[in-house]
Amino acid sequence: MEVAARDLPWRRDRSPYAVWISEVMLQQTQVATVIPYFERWLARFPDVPALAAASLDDVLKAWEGLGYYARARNLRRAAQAMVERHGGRVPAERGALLALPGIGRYTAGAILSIAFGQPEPVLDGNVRRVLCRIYDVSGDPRLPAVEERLWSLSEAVMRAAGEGAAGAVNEGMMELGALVCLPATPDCPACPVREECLAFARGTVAERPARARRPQTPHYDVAAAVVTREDGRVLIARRPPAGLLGGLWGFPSVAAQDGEALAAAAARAVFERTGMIARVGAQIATVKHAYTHFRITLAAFEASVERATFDGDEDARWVSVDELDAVALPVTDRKVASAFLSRTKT
DNA sequence: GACACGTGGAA
DNA sequence: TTTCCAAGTGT
Repeated sequence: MEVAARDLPWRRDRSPYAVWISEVMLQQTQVATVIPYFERWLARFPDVPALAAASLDDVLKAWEGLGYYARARNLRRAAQAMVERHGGRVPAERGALLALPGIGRYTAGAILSIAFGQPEPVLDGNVRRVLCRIYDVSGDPRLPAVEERLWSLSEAVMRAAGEGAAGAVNEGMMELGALVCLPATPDCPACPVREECLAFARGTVAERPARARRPQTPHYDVAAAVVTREDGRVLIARRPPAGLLGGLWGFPSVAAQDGEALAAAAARAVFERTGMIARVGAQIATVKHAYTHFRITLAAFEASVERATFDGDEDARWVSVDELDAVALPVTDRKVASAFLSRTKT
């Protein structure tokens, strides 16, 4: 099989650390999106000890906008574990890798094959699609039994390739899926394994892999308050350490209850977080956003303090405009901040 | 085993 | 506009 390999930043540095970081960033994320994050990350956290010593806020800031933030939290925790248990290096044993947070079967196989040359298989979205087509696998690849079969097939490909080509075999399969064996528009005439492809021979390429339709996601109306103090600082709060957007900062917000006015919900968000009574003013932004499992329309209001004070605590504080720029915010809150700043400037 | 977990780009 | 997805993992 011969597919021209793209020149990507993580292919210039095959150190285990760089391979690990790139593989985690690429989970469920497109190559073009990852490239600038990867280059900034390697400059900011050049090795395992540097990442292990970094603050959670710094790590999340470097990840801001990439999504699935548990990946960033786990990267930092795994680096700390590598310092404690593996001499500050990425371990080269499958069991040790799988014991690290954020490293599953795919990522362990990728690190072992690409960085350490071990004949370990991988199964990602690309390889799944390529194998479903080459072997004309008709079952839904999300079913555990089918997925297990695909892992076996990936392992068989690795075994057939022989010694010394582990990383190239896995990257080749992924590259084939990313460039030629595309989901909706596969370029079969250009495919180097067309002659061995069962789905091509049987005319079932378009039906492989089997796909399940996604149920409609619910929609919620969310209200947020940008509370400003007399000194010009604004109130932000840190989200709980795990779960959706865990550890990121943001403006106090809450889902509007049935029949509740958005401005009232914004005031309620401030009260529930700080005990302050907010004077809610004009709406300064409307942000529509689609998460994986639901959609929101976020209404952001400017607000000031009507009654009671709040000096801040561990997870909520008054920040200057510069500090607001320096904390990690979800995309929605970053848009609200942008609207707030452009409004203040005029 | 099902579901939670982000975002941006393409069709 | 809507839908699907892109180098998955954790619970």
